[in-house]
Amino acid sequence: MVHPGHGDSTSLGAAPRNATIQDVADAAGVSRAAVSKVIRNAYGVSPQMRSKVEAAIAQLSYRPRVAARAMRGPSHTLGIEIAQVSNEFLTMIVRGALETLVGTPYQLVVAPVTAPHETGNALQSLADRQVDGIIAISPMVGEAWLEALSDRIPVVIIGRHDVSTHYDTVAGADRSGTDQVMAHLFDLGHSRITHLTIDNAREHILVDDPTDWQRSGREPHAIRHTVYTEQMRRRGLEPEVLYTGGDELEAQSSAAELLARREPPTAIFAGNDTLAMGALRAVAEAGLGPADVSVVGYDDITMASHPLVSLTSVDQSGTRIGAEAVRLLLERIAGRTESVQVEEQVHLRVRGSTAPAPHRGTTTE
Amino acid sequence: MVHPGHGDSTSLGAAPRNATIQDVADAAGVSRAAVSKVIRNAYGVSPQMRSKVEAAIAQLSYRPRVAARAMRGPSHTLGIEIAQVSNEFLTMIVRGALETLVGTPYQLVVAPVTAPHETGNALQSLADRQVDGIIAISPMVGEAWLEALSDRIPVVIIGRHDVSTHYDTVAGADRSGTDQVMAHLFDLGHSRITHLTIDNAREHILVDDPTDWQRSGREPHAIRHTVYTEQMRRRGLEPEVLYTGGDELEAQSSAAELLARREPPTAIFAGNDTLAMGALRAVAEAGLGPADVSVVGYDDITMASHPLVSLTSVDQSGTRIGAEAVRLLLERIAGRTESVQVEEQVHLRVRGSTAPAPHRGTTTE
DNA sequence: ATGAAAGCGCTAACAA
DNA sequence: TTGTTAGCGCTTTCAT
Repeated sequence: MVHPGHGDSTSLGAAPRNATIQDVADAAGVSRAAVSKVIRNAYGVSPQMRSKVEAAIAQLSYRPRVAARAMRGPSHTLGIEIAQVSNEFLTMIVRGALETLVGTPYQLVVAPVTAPHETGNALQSLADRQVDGIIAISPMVGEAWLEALSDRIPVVIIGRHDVSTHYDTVAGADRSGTDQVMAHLFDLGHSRITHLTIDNAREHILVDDPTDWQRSGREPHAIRHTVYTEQMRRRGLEPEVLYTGGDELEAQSSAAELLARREPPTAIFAGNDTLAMGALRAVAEAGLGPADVSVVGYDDITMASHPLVSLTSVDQSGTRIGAEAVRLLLERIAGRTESVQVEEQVHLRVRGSTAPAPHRGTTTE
Repeated sequence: MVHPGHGDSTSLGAAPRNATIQDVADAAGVSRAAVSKVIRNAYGVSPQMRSKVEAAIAQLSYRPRVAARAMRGPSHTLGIEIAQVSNEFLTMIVRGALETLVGTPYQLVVAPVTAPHETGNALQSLADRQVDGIIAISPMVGEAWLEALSDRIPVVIIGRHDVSTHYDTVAGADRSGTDQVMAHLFDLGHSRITHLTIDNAREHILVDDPTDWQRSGREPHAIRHTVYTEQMRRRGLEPEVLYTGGDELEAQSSAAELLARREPPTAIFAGNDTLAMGALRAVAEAGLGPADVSVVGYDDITMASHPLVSLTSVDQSGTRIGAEAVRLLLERIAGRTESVQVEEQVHLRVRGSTAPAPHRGTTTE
């Protein structure tokens, strides 16, 4: 009658280990299977059985162990890989994901990436955890790698514009966003425009094989970079790109150095808002303002709309993107097999950080 | 020889399920135990055994299932409960925790709390997940509840100044911080100072029993509120508290309404920086500046130091607090049994958002 | 409608 | 040093 291994623990006042399904079954005088059915709301339980069991559950304050359940079926855990926890846009994505998960039985485990080449490890550790699905934010691994991963487990990639039959993608319209930025700056009369972008934009993709290089153009910062260059050339202007770390303070010092040059730009187009905020720091501390150098960001984080900051930026709602990613993942888990690509519209929010290009050479001095 | 249930799957080209420890054992021609020892770096494996097994592991690209391991021992998962994902200070704590976990086998699952009374559920869902430890950020549950939880699983509470024998705490010196704020404002000549704090500061603790009310004074916002009131009374001034939602935009509209009153305050002491940023929005949009109304925040989030914002705030490093919490948790897991309370020093960072109180009644009109 | 029993993949005694 | 075996707590056929 007694489950083997449970012995007669009545003897010593042993540490009252958490109740198991067997304990509940014993207390209610039914089988484990019966209890299992009750807690899963499965078909085929009589009302009296149900109430007996529920009483025992309450009395023992029994809680099913998630790990044990995960051995048979889903772990009810989703994983999210995130490169830079200090980037507000990225945390907005996480927030959107978290909010969408409220009310579902799913929880989210966060796998931060310390260095680009560690991305694979982060994703792998999520896979080891038997998560039911993975959200990867602009992961810096090759497509073949992702294909292999998504072959075993549902994956949605945020940011990259890949077209895979295995995984889904959610991305902002980076070409359009960048076009809007450049058009705006050109309208304002700027011609000396520097693009401030993150250091590893060039090596954003960890290649599996050399041909993979060609695909690197699908990473958001790479696209913004490319479109910026195209637009400049189209106007007969010389593109100028400044690489920096992904951190606000690093961006600040890069920008400060830029402004100290003999012929500083009249506008800075930052690859994301974190970099833009850093650029804004540099501008302010150089005693300059929008009339001297315009700054445009990308992402439209919360701070961009703050009246004291008023950063012109491309709005791509991080929370919406995160929410969408979760939705796609849940669909996949529910059985969808065809892959889907979502491209979110983006809009330039014009604010006070951009102004007409200063006249040049009008006055002597 | 063959493990029961594994049958002779050589027949059909069945979906190549992930390799198990048994598959590795078979491939290497050794026992499961041997493989287990190898992957755990346990004592007692000969070099040739090790290399044979490792070859098989590589060949099958075998990965141990975390869930299966968690059934016997630790899950190598830590949980963190967080009330407001949109509050940058709170996400800094998460970041600090994440960073400290790098290089350890632990991962973090995030349990967001949607409403104060849902806190218990969030914590419970972490416990169900068999996490090895829980970090709770100013959880709004009674002490008895926490005691019960920490009785079964290591817990460290961030923010609250409880003294428990069961769980550890990490908190900033809220009395000291608030004292510094008030002294600064008094020094500047302010007397009409409004305290802007979050709505549920009053009901921050979900009481188990009525006497628990007395303990609510241990929650950070409650302490700041209390000290503010004490300080005002000590100077013979009438405290004025304005309650608002925890969100920046809600704080903005509350502050806007405050500024529209007949006799608006000359200074606003916000309970945290998110509220302060909202207040700053209201001030700026009313066409006012520090000369009209000073704003002080609490937490010193990244934005506070931005030259365009320049918010005077109490510095309590979120990342350091998060890191400390993880450290304590890991210690507990490693065996420590006595509880420890850490109180972090805090420092007021005086910046441009505070200025001398405007003269009053000097000029008519 | 209910229960018996066989696993899920892994670890940890205990033998050999 | 290596292998055997008994579970960990739960779900799930398959009988009854």
